[in-house]
Parts: sequence; C-alpha cells; structure tokens
Amino acid sequence: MATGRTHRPATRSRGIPEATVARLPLYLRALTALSERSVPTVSSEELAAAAGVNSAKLRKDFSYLGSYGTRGVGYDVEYLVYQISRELGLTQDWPVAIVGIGNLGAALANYGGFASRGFRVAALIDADPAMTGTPVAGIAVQHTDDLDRIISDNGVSIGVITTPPGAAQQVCDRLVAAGVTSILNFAPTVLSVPEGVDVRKVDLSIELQILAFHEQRKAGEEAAADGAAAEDPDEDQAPPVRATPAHRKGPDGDMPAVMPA
Amino acid sequence: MATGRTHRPATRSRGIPEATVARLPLYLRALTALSERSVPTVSSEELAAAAGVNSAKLRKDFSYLGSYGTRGVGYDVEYLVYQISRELGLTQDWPVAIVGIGNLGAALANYGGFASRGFRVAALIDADPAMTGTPVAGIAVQHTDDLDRIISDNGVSIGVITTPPGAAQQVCDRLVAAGVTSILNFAPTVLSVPEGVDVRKVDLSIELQILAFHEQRKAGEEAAADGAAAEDPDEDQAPPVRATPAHRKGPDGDMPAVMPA
DNA sequence: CTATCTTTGTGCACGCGTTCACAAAGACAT
DNA sequence: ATGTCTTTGTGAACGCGTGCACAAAGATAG
Repeated sequence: MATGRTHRPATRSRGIPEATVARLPLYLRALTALSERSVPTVSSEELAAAAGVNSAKLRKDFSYLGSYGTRGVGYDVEYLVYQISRELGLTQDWPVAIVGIGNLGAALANYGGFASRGFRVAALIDADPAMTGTPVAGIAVQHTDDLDRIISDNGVSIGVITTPPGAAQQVCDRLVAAGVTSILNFAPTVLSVPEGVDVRKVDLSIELQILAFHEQRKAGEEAAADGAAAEDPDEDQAPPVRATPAHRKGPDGDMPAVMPA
Repeated sequence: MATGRTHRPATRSRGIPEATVARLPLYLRALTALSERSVPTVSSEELAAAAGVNSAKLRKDFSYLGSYGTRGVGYDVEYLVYQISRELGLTQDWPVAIVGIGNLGAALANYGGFASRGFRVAALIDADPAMTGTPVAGIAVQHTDDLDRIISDNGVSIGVITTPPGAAQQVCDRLVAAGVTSILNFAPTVLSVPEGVDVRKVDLSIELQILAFHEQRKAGEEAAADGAAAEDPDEDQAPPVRATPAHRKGPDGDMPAVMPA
C-alpha cells in the first residue's frame, strides 16, 4: 500500500511477508490487553478471534517469527508480547516529528496512542511564523526554517506530514534530505521519494470513496432485488457534454443515459 | 484491509476487483488536477506516473470499467472523471455522521477534503453533555442519546467513529442498529459487525509500527554492511523473566541474549 | 510407561493481483 | 487508400497471500 517496498529480495533469510508485518501490531494489541488482564497463555484460536483474523493465518504469521508456542497449550502471552515488540522494533525509542500543525497535526500531537508504544513526539514543525513558540500538547511549535537542525538534533528518522497537499512534496524532500527514512503521509498527495525511503499514506478521502462504492453497490443490489428486473442502477445524471469518444461498448453493454455521439 | 468483503462471489457480472476500487480514487484525484489545468487528454503512461502506479496496472484497472480511451491518443480527461465518479458513487450526496468529537473528530469535521467529493458532514455526535450544542466547524454537536433519530432523520449510511477505544464497539452497534451500513473506524479496536456492513479502519499506531519495523530492518542491514560479519542485530535488552518455553529453535537459530530455560 | 487429547506448525492447493508483452485499433500523414 | 506510428486492451505467466487439513509435538491422566 505504501510506495516503496519492492526492492531487495529479502537480503537476510529473515523474510517476513509484508502482510504478516501489517498484522503483527494487531496481535500485539490483543496480547497487551490479555497481558493487562494477567492471562498467562492463549491459544491461536482465542487470539485470532480477538484480533479478528483466521487462526490458521495467525499461526502461519507466528511461524515466520519462530517456534514460539507450545503444542497442546498455546502461546505464552508475556513472551509473545516481547517477541513481537522486538520484531517490530518497539523495544527502542522512536522520536517522531510532525510537520504541519493544523487541526489534524494538533490532534495527532495530542493523540495518546503515540507514547504508549515506543513512539515519542520529539518535535512539532509549522511554516506559519505566528505558530512558532505556541505550545501544542505541551510542546512548543518550531519553524520550518529550522527543520534540518531539528531533525538532526533529535535523531528523528520517522516524519509525519500533515500539511496542506501543496506543501507536502516539498516538506517530504526536506525531511528526506535531513535524514528521515520513513514517512507517514496524511496529505492527499502522491509523494515521490528516493530508494530506501518508506512511505505510508493515510488518506481519509480515499477511504470514504471506497466505502461509497460499496454503499452504492449495496443500494443497487437491494433495488434490483426489489424491483425485479429493473434496468441498471447507474443513471443518475447526464454526463458532462463531451466530444470525440464515438465508440461506447462497455463490457456489459450499458452506457450513460445521454451520450453525444 | 477492512473487515468485511469476503461474501458474495460478485453477484452482478460487474465484478470490479477490490484492489482496483482502492485505486480509483487515486486516479480520480490525478484526473481532477489535470481537468483543472484544462488538459484534454492523457495517456495511460502519464496518468500512471501522476498516480504513482504502473501503467499496465492502470490500463487493466480501466478495462474493468469499460473501453473508455482511444488507441493512439489516450483517455479523455473529463469523460474519465465522470465515469470514475459515477462508478464510485460520487455523483450523489453522502451524508456522513462523525461520532466522538475529541481532537481527532473535530479535526475531521474541519477537514476540507470531505465536502469536495460528494461527502457532507451531516451530524456531529458526542457522549459528553457539556459538548452538546457547541458548534464545531459550524455544526452544533448533538448528544449520543439522540443518535438513532439523528441517523434516521439525515439518512446517514456512512458513520465515522472517532471515540476512545472503549466506546467504539458500543457506538458501532448503535450506528448499525440505526441503519448505518458503512463505517470508517479511527478507534484502535477490532469492530465486529453483522453481514452486509462494511468497515474500514484507519489506525495511526499500526502505521507507525509498520514503519518502525522497516526502519529497524534498514538500520540492521546498514550495521551489518558496516561491521562486516557482526552478529545478529537483535539483542537490545533481556526479555522479561519467563517460564515454560524450554524449547527455542528459531528458523535461523538466533535467540534472545538471556533466556531462562 | 502408555494412551488420549489438545493445539501447534506446515505442506498443499487455490485464487487474486501484478506484470509482461503483443496484437488490434485507431490517428495521422502522404 | 495505404502505410506508419502511437497507445490501448488483454491473454498468459508468475508470485504472494489465504485457508484447509493433517501429522507431529507435547501435556495430562491413569
């Protein structure tokens, strides 16, 4: 889903599938909850249910980490928490910088989920001079001009971009130049980064559009189920006046209500 | 990535792959930008570059929608914008309700990306009586007690959950009971929903942990490249004191520095 | 020590998604 | 009309991820 992740054919034999990596945090969260309730061991079945996945998948995921777990018993909760934390690199401290302290940036700065697991908001950076010095979530906002120094001084390797889309690529370039090698991008922009830099994006608008697609499909099917053999459920409005495409032959033969040939 | 999405073997022949659906918003965004610059047509190569994907993938994606596009020329921008919008269900209005008006909820309410594409924040809901009536982003916050009525009155079918994790499942249940069939969940919780309800989750903490994993891997490889044949890069601290697992035989033979047998 | 019962770890098959590579389609020039 | 050149649309091969189903491992009881 992120941009990078297509190089190196797993240099070390330690080749944990990307899909598995994405699920480890899920397992970790479920295990932490069990740990807090002082549950000593858990079976793959139980844990899978808690994490909302298939138990076979969970076992296979864990098999990539090693043979933790005892047949006939299950997995030792504390031990597994440690192993997964270590695998994810959560036993060390990760200073994070947030660039773009608008509504979203401020919300993230205040978000508790950060500190809980090795992540520490080390710096808040914004381009607006009026913001400089203002404390947000107990941290003084610093100005973009000092970005380079801030990143270096704090040893930041993970940057979070919450700027407007227009500024995102530029900020990204500066972060990378300053030494950041992992970026979490909330701006609705496709970032281009050099080899070796990982980018993950969180795009609210895209998520909503995907939901809208399924929502529409559900509504369409429902309507079709009701009105027996009603025609296709996709003629709401006329398409915009258009030129040239004098050929329409969709795979299922439908076409927009109005189509200037 | 979401929970649901494993039922119905594509009832209608209209079987657009999930992976393709997830990319359509990306294409749409790139196309909209071109449209604003009054670019009339675009080739798969150019558009793919703008969206950050492979051009063959883009062509295959479009082929699921139909045979829009002209060989030797490319795709008509305006026409494609319309087709994708229609496919995603963006030609209609989607009233959205946000539940949990904390920092994040308020940030989302203020987020411009909503209104731009058919989505409209129809209601803000919070459990705190002190919040009731307070305007956020120009909309008065309403109380959870009225959730049912609010959803019905506004015809909301898409709900956004930005509550603390403890309240998420309960809110989810109430939303579903009130008629919501699509949920965007920002709370770090696994939601269980009945058949037919789509859930997508956005989990900041998980994204960061995935980045941390790769970050650690990069650091490890780098260190290995430097220090020639240095030992395994995973012994930071001693694991917590533990019992029972008297067998350690990881796939690559490594084991934590200290391991009480 | 043997038998039984539980639960892990994994071989295998299947399906989805990606990518290559190319034939077909059309634009455009002559 | 014919030929050339560009770009689409897609058949086919490949690789990854998922889930089934079962043998092996170990716990536990007698």
